[in-house]
Parts: sequence; C-alpha cells; structure tokens
Amino acid sequence: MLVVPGATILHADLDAFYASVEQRDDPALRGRPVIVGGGVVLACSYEAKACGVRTAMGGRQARLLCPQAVIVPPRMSAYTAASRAVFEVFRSTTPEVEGLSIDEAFLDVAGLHRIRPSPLAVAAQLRRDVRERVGLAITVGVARTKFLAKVASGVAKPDGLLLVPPDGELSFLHPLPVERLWGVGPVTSGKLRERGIRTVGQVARLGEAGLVSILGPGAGHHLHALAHNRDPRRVQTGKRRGSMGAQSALGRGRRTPEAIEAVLAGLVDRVGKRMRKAGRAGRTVTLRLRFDDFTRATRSHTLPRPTDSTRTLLTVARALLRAAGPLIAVQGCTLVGVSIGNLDDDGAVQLELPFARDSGPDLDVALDAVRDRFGSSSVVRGALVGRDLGPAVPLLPD
DNA sequence: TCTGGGGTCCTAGGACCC
DNA sequence: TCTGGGGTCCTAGGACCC
Repeated sequence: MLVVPGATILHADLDAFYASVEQRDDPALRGRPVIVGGGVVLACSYEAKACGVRTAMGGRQARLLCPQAVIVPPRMSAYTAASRAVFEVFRSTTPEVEGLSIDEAFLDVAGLHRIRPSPLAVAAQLRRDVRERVGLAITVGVARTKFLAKVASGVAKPDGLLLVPPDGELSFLHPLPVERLWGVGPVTSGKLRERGIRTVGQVARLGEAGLVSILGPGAGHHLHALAHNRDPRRVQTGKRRGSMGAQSALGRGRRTPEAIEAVLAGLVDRVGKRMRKAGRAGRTVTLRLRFDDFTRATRSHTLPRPTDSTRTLLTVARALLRAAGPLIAVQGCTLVGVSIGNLDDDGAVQLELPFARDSGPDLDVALDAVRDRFGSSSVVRGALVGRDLGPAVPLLPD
C-alpha cells in the first residue's frame, strides 16, 4: 500500500493581533470596532474590517468609513509580551516551531503521532491553549505543505480551524482567487488579471512556459510550483533574522540636511542598542530614503568586519546620507531609514544554564534546550563556571 | 485615501578572481 | 593579441509579507 505523507504542518495565525490584544486588555473595547494607530491603521478589529477599514489605510479615511470606531495608540510592549506568551504555547506543543512574524508561525507535529490522536486534534488543543493561557483567538490551518497550511489558515480566518486532506489539495486550491497564493501581490495579480487569469486553477492550467513569459523566470517557476501545490520546504527551527533596521516618516514639509541627519542619528542609536541587546553584529549599512513623489532609493556600504558599534554605524550612515545629498535637494525627503544587514553571530547569545554539579544528564538537557531554542545547528561554545570549580573549563571545542 | 514600521527574497550588472 | 566560462561579492532596485 502506498503511504501518503499526512497533513502534519500547522500554520497558526493570531487574528487581528494588535486590535485583539487591545480588546483583551480593555473589556470596554470588546464587540466594538477598534483601530490601532493614528496616522495610518496598523491593525483593526473584525468589527472595523466590517466597515471596510484595512491595515495601512490612512487614518482619515478609516474614520470616514467607520466613525464609531475607537482609535487607540499602539502599545508595542504589550504586543511583544503577548507574542512571547503565544510562542511559549507553540513550543509546549512541539519543538518544531518556525516563527514567521510577531503573530504567526509554522509548527510541524509529525513527531507527535504516537502520543496524540491526530494533527487536527493537536491543532484544536493548540487553539484552546492559546485562548485559555493568553486570552487570544488564533486560526490554524493544517496541511501537508507549509504553503497550503498558510493558505488554509487564511481561508479559515477568523477564529477558525481548517485541515486540507492530502487527497483534496488541488480541489481546495484551484477554485481560490490568485491573490490567495503566497507571494502574489498587487503587481503580479494585476499582470495575471490583465490576461483574464483569476483563479489558482487557471494559473495551474497556464503551464510553466506561459507563466514564465508573463512573470519572468523567478516568479514564473515559483508560482507554477505553488499552483500545483509543490512546496518541499520543511519547518525550520532556530532561524535568525538577517537584518535589523529602523525608519521614520518625516511628513511633508521640507527638512534641512542637518535635521535629516539628526533623525538618522536617532535611528542608528536605536538599531545599535537593539543589536547589542540581541548580541548581533553586521557588516552592511543600508540607508533608505523616500522622496516627495513616493519613489524610493537605497544606498549601502559593506564593511570588512561586522560591528555593533553605534559610532561606526553612524559614521557610515552619515557618509551615505551626504552622498545622497544632491538627490534629496532635488526630490525632497519624506522618509529616512537605516538597516544593518549581513548580520552574523559575532556577538553570540550568552546564556547561563544552571545544573547540578557532576550531573552530565542535566547538562545534556540544558544543551537540548539551547538547541530547541536556537536551532539544531547551533554551535555551542561555553564554559563551566561554579562556586568551587575553579577557573572556567571549556565545555565544547569550537 | 495621499500611504507606518518592521522584515524577507529575488534579480541584475559590475568588479574581481581563477 | 585575443579571448571563455564559472564563481563570489557588492550595490541597487523591486515585489511582497505582516
């Protein structure tokens, strides 16, 4: 008998995350339309979505569409704390967790089949656990591939659970609009719709060559694979971000070069602090600019060695800004940002792992915990330090 | 409706090396 | 004197995601 790999990948996605945290923390907001953010909509509750309010919409338009909405300023620390609590629930379900953003993750529950009835049951329990332990609604899609699990959670929102059985994948996927494909945004969807292609099934029937001629080789191959539900990517634990940045919109009025440089210095300071706190260092400094007409430009410089020093980063960022001076003089500047890329592990994360003296098994458990958290490929270096152990002893060779 | 702040991945050309 | 193909790194831009 042919063994079909089961649907064991979960995509878990919190519903209207920021707005849900606000409704959780303030009972007066429950059941009412809530908009987080003033100038633009950062997030909105489903009651606000019902009026047509959308993420990234201008605040004025949102108020016109939904005058009864309660507008609250963002509380990033509350969202970060809620996210941590939810990821704790994820990791208590399975160690195979790949975070995608502050409010969503993939979980692979293939290894749990001996101790739990089914991935669907695991997903249902996960939803109950998040509801009980964190007080938030979460939607879970279950499928055989990451891509399909993500599509499933998108279809099941809000507060839903949807499993796509391995023998029903294409019949689920093909009627959906192309915009449901992960990676199809306004530009790609526009190109497809121009040619009358509206559903995933139509994309699949187009054939690879046809798709490549419309979208180019990269996007064409990618989309062709997705439309046929080919997605071999595994759930990857311990991924670390590749860049860290900060940016700030300056509004419409013209700024002097000195004023822009002052904003930039604040941004670099912010990023530098975050890098040092996270124990990361990077080599590529990218200056990001947006002009009066909303076009953008980037300027970057790569250092020979990684650094987390604010002073070094600022020197590079300033030089990039001055080089872009003539551009800014002509086009005006409405946004300035800086991001540090080529992040590597020069500033390794340092943890203290307490365990009983002379207890090798305890140490193994502690190291397993590190690998769970930072990925099985983590290189662990360390030292034994103790009250009466004398000088530090190398734990593992490099 | 004049559009935030944080990221990822891909493409393409040029420099440089073998 | 004229010349290939492959690989890596850097820079810049663009599409997309939440």
